[in-house]
Amino acid sequence: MTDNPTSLRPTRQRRAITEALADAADFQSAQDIHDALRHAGDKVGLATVYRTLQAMAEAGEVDVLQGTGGESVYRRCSTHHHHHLVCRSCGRTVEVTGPAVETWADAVAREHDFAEVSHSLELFGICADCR
Amino acid sequence: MTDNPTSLRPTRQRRAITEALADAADFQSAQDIHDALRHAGDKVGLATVYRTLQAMAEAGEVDVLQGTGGESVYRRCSTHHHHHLVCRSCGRTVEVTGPAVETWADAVAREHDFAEVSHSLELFGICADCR
DNA sequence: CTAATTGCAAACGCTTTGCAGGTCC
DNA sequence: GGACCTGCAAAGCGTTTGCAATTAG
Repeated sequence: MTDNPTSLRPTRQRRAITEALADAADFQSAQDIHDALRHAGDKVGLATVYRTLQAMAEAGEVDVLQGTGGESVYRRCSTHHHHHLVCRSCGRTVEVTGPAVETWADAVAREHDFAEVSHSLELFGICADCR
Repeated sequence: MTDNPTSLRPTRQRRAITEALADAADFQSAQDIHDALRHAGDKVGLATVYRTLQAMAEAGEVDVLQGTGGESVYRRCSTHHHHHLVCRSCGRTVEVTGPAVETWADAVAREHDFAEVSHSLELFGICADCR
């Protein structure tokens, strides 16, 4: 009857995961979150973290990106939107924002009649210290 | 100028992998390439494909992206540079080019004193047919 | 000949899944 | 009470690595 797009029951574990995501300013892997929860005293199974994050991603509550190590990293949607400039040599990371990119992405989406468009963008290079 | 930055010995296997990458217009996973080679009659070990692609990526001969399934996908650098707009629902993919993005990426790189900057960018949304 | 390279199979890290028990409404 | 959720441990998947045999220069 009530069309619940995603039937997510608000359990203690899920609240904890949501909170952990809210605390984190940046992208977090499932295991990062699992660690954080454990550190905070909330005992949540690793599998539950994976399942919950997956569900939240499908529900559109969080954004997902692919980390360089083959893991998925998550952040809550409301987070300040920015991108990363990563040094291929030392791994140093700089946060950058790109109004131009956001605008462009939006335009492209409209042009091709796509809705709910999000994007993932990362820059790689060699930083000054490593040259 | 024709110095070899990385001491890669041009073996039969490596030539085959390079060729397979040249044939492919788009991104290919290591296993895709392994399949293609095998199909073409060139017997190359899977581990060798992984090792070679890794070496080529480090040498800057190919670009690497993280696939959604946690795998790495490769393409030769000389490929016409473009990005993808992917439908989250049906998987339909549109190639898009973004002069604005390229310019912006370049500017950001200079601003932060990074050299040899490359970028990976993908757009996700719901296409018109899936709405 | 010497050092780089290959292939195989075992090892790895991240993620998913089966199942028995617990929880929410 | 019934459906959903959780935890554990085992399985799955893509990738990496150790080691002996092979190949290029």
